Amino acid sequence: MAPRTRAEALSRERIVEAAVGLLDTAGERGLTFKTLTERLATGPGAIYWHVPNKGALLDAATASVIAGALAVEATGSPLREIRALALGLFDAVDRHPWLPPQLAAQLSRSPWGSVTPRIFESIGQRVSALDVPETTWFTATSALVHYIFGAAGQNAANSRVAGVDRAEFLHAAADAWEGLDPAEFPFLRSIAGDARDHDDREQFLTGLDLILAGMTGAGGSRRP
Amino acid sequence: MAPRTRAEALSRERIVEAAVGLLDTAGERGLTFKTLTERLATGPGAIYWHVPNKGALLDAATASVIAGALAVEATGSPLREIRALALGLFDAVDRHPWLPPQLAAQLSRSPWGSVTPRIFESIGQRVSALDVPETTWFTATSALVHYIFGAAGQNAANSRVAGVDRAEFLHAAADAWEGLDPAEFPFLRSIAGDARDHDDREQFLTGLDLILAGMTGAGGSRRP
DNA sequence: ACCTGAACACCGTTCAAGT
DNA sequence: ACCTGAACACCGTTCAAGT
Repeated sequence: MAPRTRAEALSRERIVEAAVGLLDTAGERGLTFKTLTERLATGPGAIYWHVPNKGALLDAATASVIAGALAVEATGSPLREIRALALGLFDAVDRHPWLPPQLAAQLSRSPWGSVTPRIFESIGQRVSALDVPETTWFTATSALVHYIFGAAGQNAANSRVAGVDRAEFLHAAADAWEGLDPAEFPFLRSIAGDARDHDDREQFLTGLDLILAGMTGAGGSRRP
Repeated sequence: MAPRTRAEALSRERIVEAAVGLLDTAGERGLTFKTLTERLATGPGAIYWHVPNKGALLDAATASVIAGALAVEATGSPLREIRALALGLFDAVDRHPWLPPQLAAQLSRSPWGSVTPRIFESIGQRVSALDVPETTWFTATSALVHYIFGAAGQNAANSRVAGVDRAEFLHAAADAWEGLDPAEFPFLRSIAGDARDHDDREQFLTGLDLILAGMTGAGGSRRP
């Protein structure tokens, strides 16, 4: 019979799960060994027996969250699946706003760690199923991946400004842009009105389709 | 007569300059108040008199480096200027690889801080000068900005893997991809050969033109 | 106004000791 | 094999005291 201690036995999965929870509710700065050991009712030594260091813990938290968002059902339409993947990642970033900074940091630690290949593979499979020349596969996939996380990160940041909800924030931002120096910031002033009321997911999908249009439509010709 | 102390007088600019230097040579983890005070031959209190905290110092370092990359000469061709801006930012990220993680972190602290508007304004001015409908200006600018920093960050990370030069790293990465499970990673396996010898800047520009093609060419039609 | 430097609270990590 | 918890080195920040 397996030995059962009073509390749930500690495991790598339980630690990662707790880490994700702390990151979600308290942000990157909210995950410390103090908060983690309190939540798991142990000491730091116990955690270090399951996980080599904090960096690896952050990587595992990232991987577990990304893995969930990369699971989409096959529909036979690569274009539709790319949109589903993109929206899934967009929503994952919205639920886990610590994701983009963490991915960027992980990238500079080890460029092709464990998460990046899975993301590229998932998007890239659908890109290669589209009617685009093979020479642009990697470039197109790269453009899509970077747009997805960049735009999703911007959106997640917008919707988490302390104390105000999203609509309120967009209103304030639009007001701020309209108050900018017209000589220095003509562009931001010109789009301030549009920013006041737009749907984030809709805007995100529009940008995605714009990139997809470049791949499938006028694609191929450099320096048009 | 202005009082001149023995050493160069401390100033916000000198502190920011020293911070950029430390970030460039030792990375994000290399910038601490210890290394900073050593380089500037003072104590922490002196720095806190000029700068409110470390976050503001990182923001100032980011702003100073980005400002330099946003200065491009007017050529009359917005398309050419967008390419020049993109390449300038690409090279800035290559010289300052701490930039993308720092921008991502700054974004989640304050979404529209001081740097993001300047980047959006600079790209957006040229986008609005292209022949694209006004409704897509923000979306297109957003796609360009996120692609630029995402791809530049990936490249900078690639070229800084400890101990090996860029060509050596790409070779190793390609080998690793070819060794992946064919059932799970068909895409990465298929592009491994191309990855072995490609020009990073060329690849980056190709991706940029792909997005620009989507804006100027087939642009506008959602769900093609 | 500008700088010094000791002191504080906190953080990631280690490790001898337990079961 | 798995966990405890004290100890260590380090980090950002403060502040009374100096000039």
